[in-house]
Amino acid sequence: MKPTIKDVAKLANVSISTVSRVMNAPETVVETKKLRVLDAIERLKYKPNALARGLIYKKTNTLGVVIPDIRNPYYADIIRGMEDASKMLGYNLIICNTDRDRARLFSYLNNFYEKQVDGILYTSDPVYPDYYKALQRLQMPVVLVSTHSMEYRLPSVKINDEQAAYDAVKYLIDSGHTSIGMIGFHLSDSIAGLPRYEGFARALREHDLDDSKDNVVFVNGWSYDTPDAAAQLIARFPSVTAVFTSSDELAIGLIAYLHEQGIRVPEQISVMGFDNIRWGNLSIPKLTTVAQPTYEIGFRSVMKLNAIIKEQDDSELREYLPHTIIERASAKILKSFSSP
Amino acid sequence: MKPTIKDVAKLANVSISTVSRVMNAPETVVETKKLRVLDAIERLKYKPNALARGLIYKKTNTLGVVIPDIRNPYYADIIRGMEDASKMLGYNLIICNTDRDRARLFSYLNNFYEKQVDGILYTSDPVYPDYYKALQRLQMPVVLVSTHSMEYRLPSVKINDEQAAYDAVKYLIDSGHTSIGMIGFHLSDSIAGLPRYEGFARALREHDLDDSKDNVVFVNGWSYDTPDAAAQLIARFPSVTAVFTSSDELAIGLIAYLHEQGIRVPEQISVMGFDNIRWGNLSIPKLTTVAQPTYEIGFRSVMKLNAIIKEQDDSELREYLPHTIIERASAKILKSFSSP
DNA sequence: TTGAAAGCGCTAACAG
DNA sequence: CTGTTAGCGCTTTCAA
Repeated sequence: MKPTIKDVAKLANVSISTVSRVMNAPETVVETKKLRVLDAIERLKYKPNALARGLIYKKTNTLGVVIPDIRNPYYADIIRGMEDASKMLGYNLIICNTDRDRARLFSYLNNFYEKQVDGILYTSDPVYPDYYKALQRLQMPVVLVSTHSMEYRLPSVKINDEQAAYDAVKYLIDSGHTSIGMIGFHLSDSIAGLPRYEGFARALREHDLDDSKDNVVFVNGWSYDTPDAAAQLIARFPSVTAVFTSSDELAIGLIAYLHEQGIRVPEQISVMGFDNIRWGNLSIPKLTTVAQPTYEIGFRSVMKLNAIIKEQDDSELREYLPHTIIERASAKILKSFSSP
Repeated sequence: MKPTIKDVAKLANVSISTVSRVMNAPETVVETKKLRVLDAIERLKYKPNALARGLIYKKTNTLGVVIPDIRNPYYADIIRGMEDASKMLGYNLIICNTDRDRARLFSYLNNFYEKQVDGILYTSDPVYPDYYKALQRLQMPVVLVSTHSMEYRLPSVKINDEQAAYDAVKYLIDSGHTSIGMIGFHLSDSIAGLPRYEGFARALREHDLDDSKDNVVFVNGWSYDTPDAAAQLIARFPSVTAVFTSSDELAIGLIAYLHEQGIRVPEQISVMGFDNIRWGNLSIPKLTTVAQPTYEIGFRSVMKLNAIIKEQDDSELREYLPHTIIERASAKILKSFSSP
């Protein structure tokens, strides 16, 4: 049996209140007794029961995190950022991977409620109406991470996906490309799908290039059907010299496909990724991509959630962190940039 | 304020015990009351407080997981396996990433204790004496995942690293290679370092090949200094035709380095990885590697921990799951295999 | 400065 | 079948 506060009290020959005091307000207890208690704690290796504490304080210093796909390395750094911020603020993280399963998500959310977590970090997937309702029912502080919602009043932290896609494509255009294709996520995905496509289309439009949807292939979700998509794109748009993809995974898959087809990257086709996952740096050629500040997104989202929990109402509801273009070797520069 | 069992009791006009009963032994309460209670629960959106329950039952249905490096994709599938098994058995996972920081590890272990988790899954790093002492002090069920300990009596589930490395190198030998090098982790790493080197050396020795340490470069930890290591290996062992690496990350880094040097894989040098992470399938060329059953390791470790918690003392202390060689394109076959 | 006692939300005897 | 009561481990009045 684990030692309890009673055991400590008995051993130190004081009341349990005194033991409690040396833990929570040591200055209010006289030196001699404090020493006795400390000694007893040490000898019994006593550690307070967080359940009992949580019952009283009505908080657990625990945050619940739902991740849609833990295998996606994109989340690894988000989690690290969350961890570091949590450590700093004294929280623990319960991380749950839903594998994009609705039932699992709901079950985990319920669990968070029952376990009395202090707040929830909801990662990456669009907030569908029934998800919102579930979140709403819980009546718990939530922050959306790498996703947001325009319909609902939910705090969020992410990058500006439309602008990031725009900048990526503009980089390609500034490099001299005029035949630019895209492999993206389906438009029904309001986070990684639609906005990135819109940024792509806007960049083309603003530079008087062909922005017809024929130059775009949408893939369904995050599966590994890049080869098909790539084949389709090349077939429909044989003159393409640069492809913007909505994720590094798609980009790496595309490069692998092109390699198999004997098409050289970037000599024949340039590839621009999105996310800047670690592996982009080990691909052949190294991936040019737009970097999300993943670690910071994770970090900031915990800070924000903490502010909400502590009711230090923080500035903006929807926060957008800056992205950057990472120039590596998968995109070819046909002409030097026009000007800043 | 969240509704409590009292609120439900009041609304349903019964005692709290009756409410408790409809939740834990519904058959013992008469239909009419049961309906009233269920209705009240629904209307108040009541969910039991897991802290209060945990206090009484002395269990929380929660498992603590420590991961040394969440960015390593190797752990992603382990976690998925753990998740699925946990879901099945009714556990929740608290996942903590230590980034290989001693202090963090200890802090998290303490946290697990205070939060009263039912058991701990300790992942991948060797069990150093002070780690063992910390684990010991906690007096909690533990299973070691992807690591084990010969010094201490600690249950574990992993593959047989020595044999897996042996098989990998034997595959290279059977393919006709006679000049085989290795990039591995330092021998002080008793899991991913020493045993894999030993398997490598045994395979060479048994086939009368040169197993001098000159053909091996050890890297320090999991950092990305593969290029240096690769350069060193080639310099010391210019006639090498095949390299066995102790992880896919090292293998992919090696391939990237060789590509930069204009050395073709597998035509000039064959590369054999270890782990079978997802990205090996997207590298150029696709990575030949030895697959760890990561998902199963995660799954099994939860099953084992559960058995220990429930005191269904399960068979073996140290479990070894089977590995397999995944033949892809990064290792060249110089001659067909001698025989099965 | 300290101890006794109430209570956090829930379960589990124990009567009735 | 159901309500009353004690108690899980801890914090926090309230007196002393």
